[in-house]
Amino acid sequence: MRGNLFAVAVDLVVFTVRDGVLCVLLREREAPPFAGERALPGGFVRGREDLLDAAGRELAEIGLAINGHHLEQLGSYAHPDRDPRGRILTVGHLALVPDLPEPPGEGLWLPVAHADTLAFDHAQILADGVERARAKLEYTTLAAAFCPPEFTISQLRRIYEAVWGTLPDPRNFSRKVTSTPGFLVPTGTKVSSGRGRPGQLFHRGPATMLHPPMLRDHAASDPTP
Amino acid sequence: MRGNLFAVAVDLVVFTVRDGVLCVLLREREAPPFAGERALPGGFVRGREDLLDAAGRELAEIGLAINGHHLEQLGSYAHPDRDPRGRILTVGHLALVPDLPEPPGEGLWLPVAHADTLAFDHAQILADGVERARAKLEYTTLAAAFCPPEFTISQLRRIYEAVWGTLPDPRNFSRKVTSTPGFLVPTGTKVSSGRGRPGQLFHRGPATMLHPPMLRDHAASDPTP
DNA sequence: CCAATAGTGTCTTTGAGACATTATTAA
DNA sequence: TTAATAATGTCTCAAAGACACTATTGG
Repeated sequence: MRGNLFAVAVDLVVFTVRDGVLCVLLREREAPPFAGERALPGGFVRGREDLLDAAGRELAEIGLAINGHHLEQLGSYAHPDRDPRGRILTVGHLALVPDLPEPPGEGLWLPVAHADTLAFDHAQILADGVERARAKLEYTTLAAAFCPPEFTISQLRRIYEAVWGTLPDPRNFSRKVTSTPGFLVPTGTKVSSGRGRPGQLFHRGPATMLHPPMLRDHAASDPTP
Repeated sequence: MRGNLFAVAVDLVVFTVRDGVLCVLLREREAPPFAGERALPGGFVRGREDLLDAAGRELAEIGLAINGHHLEQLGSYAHPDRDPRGRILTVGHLALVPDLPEPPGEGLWLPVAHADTLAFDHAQILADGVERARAKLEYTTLAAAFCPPEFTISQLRRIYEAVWGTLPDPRNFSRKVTSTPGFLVPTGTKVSSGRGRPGQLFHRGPATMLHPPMLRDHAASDPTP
């Protein structure tokens, strides 16, 4: 068999929205290389694992697998100098989770805008994850993956704000999401967000696609400086 | 270093449109495994190659690298049973080339609709490539990558027909592509396609994105049966 | 003259963009 | 009463969808 042998890892770009800010889950590396620097969580593919299996296991080891979070493959990175230990190919994955009370495992939630210097080529993987998430919010109902099982339209709208850097008009946004069949299922209950009028609660319907898409301003202000 | 070691390959989903039909470049395998069956062209990553480099080299070895064809990473496939020789991860790539006078190298152009049984998991990789190409024609100017350096609007429209399985209305299509700044640059010359009125020739402009996108009928007839 | 292809204009309809006020609750 | 948040309707405008005829060439 021609060609080199590679170690194969999976890395995770885990996003959540905390206080209206898109955050990514990072770990501080304890061992070299890049000891003390921040990196995406991840690890090597084991045994007979497939890639998504390995990514799911890593997610579980972080403490995030209780329920079915969104997880998809992002892309592979194999530059020969990306890891000083040798030839390591990593398959980046994108995971979207709701805001959690505490950072899972030993990780920390860092606003994406402040995650500019990362170990390895993780800044590039993160940038690709951000772009993927932004694009998918246009064509899919995936914003709900950032929300708890029940949520209001306002919460959903703030997801878009955090990911895109622009706050959609509340009336147009409401019109769009409520007129997409199967996106939002009303629960009939309301919830008060502290003070102010309580909002109507929904949970995710079976719809996965937005037709036609909700296009972001291509020239919108970018929350990653 | 924990985890198995993998051989890493790149496989190519090379599309062209021949006689109005979306075709994929395949090879007949000579050696086991899957000797005699059809497979995507590809090979192992060598030396200090990055993934795109390896895919570009494979494209060159096929005889397709003379000019800059479109080439992008599609995704990685690493199911433990995908190759009986052992643990091999392959990174699928998508390449789009204009219709060529002869099949390059030892390959054959097969209509995608007839490429249902392939070696390894290549049917899955092909299916993902088809879906990627279809989606990208909505949001990008990539259809021109299937065209020779100079082409008519009719030719471009037939690309959409071949990839999507639906023929856009000529007036609406013309309106859309000509009103996208930087998509089509008129050459001022005309060409006769056998008989009938000659068409105006264009070449690709610098635009890469279509804003807003040209959406395909989500319920369109699927040319892959 | 006929067959084949290129090229074009208008009306209708759908959906996005912009915009301000009222409703409901906690403090 | 005030402050905070949720909810909603209309007009305008941009773009897609539908639709048929004329122009130009080769045979």
